[in-house]
Amino acid sequence: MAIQRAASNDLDKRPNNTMKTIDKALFLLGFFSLDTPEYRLSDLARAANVDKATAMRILGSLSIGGLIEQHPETKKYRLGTAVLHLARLREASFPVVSVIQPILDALTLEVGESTHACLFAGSAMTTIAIAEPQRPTRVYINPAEALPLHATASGLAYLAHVPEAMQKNLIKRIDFKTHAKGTVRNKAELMDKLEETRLNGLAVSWRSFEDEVTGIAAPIFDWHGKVQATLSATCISNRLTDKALLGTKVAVLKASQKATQAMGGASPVQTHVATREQR
Amino acid sequence: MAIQRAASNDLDKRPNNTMKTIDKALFLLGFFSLDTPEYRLSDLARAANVDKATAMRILGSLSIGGLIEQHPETKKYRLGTAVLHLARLREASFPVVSVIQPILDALTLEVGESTHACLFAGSAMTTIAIAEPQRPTRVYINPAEALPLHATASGLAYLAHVPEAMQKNLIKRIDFKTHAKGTVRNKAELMDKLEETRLNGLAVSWRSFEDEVTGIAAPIFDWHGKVQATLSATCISNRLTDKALLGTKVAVLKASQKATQAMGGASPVQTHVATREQR
DNA sequence: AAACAGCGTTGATAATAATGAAACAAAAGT
DNA sequence: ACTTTTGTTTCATTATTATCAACGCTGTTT
Repeated sequence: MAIQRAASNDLDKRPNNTMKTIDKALFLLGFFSLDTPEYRLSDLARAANVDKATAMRILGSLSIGGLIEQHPETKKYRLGTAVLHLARLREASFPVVSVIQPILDALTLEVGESTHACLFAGSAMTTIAIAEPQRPTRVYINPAEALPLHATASGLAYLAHVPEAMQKNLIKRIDFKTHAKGTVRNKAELMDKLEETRLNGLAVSWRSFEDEVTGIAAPIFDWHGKVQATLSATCISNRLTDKALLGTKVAVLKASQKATQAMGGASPVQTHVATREQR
Repeated sequence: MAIQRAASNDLDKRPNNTMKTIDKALFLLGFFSLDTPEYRLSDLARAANVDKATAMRILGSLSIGGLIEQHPETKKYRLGTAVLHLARLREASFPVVSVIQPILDALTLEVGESTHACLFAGSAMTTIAIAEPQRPTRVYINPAEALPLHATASGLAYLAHVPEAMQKNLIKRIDFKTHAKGTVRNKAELMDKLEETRLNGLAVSWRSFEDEVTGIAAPIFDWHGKVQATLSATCISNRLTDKALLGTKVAVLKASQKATQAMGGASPVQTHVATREQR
């Protein structure tokens, strides 16, 4: 016993303080996405690689809780109305969106480009707030599109500041799909980018997700200095002069700091060098 | 203390096609509310009558899933950002709020009073959308306030159309607190009100939640003919002439039918008697 | 028509996970 | 200073869940 504990158990990750059944339920929940907003039982079971019967019982419980609901004719499952309630509750008691929105508005006004804020969800970034400038030409941000970690400034900004263990885990699962000319192609390139992002305090993705777009993103931290969200400006690349770029960077950085502060949080402190010294 | 807990809620139901662990997790989730948006471990465990250790493991799993999060200094738990993501997803793939909102807007324009839509959540109705008229005097609807079932038109409209078994269950737990002069005081009164609501197809609560306010609410049904939401107008009582009342009733009823239809749903059909008998 | 293939659902048992009392250090109150 | 309470871990016992095959369906193919 003592030997096991000392020797081999470091490698086994044994978070004994969770419940596997609940983990599995949340795992299934994670399969609902924009591309696949509803599932038949068998399809979901197959996708998640769990037994049909198990999946059904899990979904049964989630249904009772209202987190998902089932169309009685097609038998398909989808997210339920309870999530609307929960989100409303969360936003009423600890506003995030409504705190960030005015910051985005101000930023957009200042830099004259579309801006948005993202949360990390599952394996990609999802937009939670958007502001658009009045200019006739501007980048349209699809509010529901999932933004891949490796191909967007938001993703890089997030990934660069995430705890090391989780970072490794996430990177392992990146598909490195090429979205545009400037998309990062492999892990080595990505690591360089992340290092650069950490040094600069913000990520610049030049034509990496869409060809005409340059994204400039900075992390938003919570009380603990953990990345909680990102804030970014998406600019039309060919009107971004060096001077404009610099100005935008500064503005984005300032806005992200304001957001960090507004979210109730401690300041990022020195993220530049020592991101690891947290314990 | 009272024996309340002995009749330990819905947890002792035994439908074999659910998972008790997940039920318990969702049960805990339900304790987060506007009044108590965050909990310390022991407090939540006590409130839910669950062992500390169990509560901790459940919360651990929910935290990993992002449904809740923990402030590392105060150790308090609260709803997490994942709910924001899920709500966004649900709304993007199956819009409810954005479908109902224009209906509310039109209704408000027509009747000149504040209107709102509610979902049932836990033990009360919660608002998911609001429209306010331009008039200088109007009812202010607190978007985050929970509306008790017995004291609001929305609650009555919901309760009147809910399946009988659930109705009994819900009524059993009503506290019959008096909120205003017209609040329903006991079960007998309530049953009368519900019968009347079913007959009329809508609920009218005259000064039952706040003294100057009359609420007029109608149910919104889903594909199955199940109540999913309610839609109501909250009027300033003393400017509600008989004629205005009638007009508002008709308008609310029409709007609720439009909402039912717009939500993708089958028509209400005859759930009990005929819904057409309103005058 | 009949056989087939896939679906959602159910039940029984082996395998696993959850439970709760006790014990602990560290905070928080007094 | 002391007492109480909190979050956390451990461990033997108990209860829950995974699994697999089988069922009744519906729609499709032979």
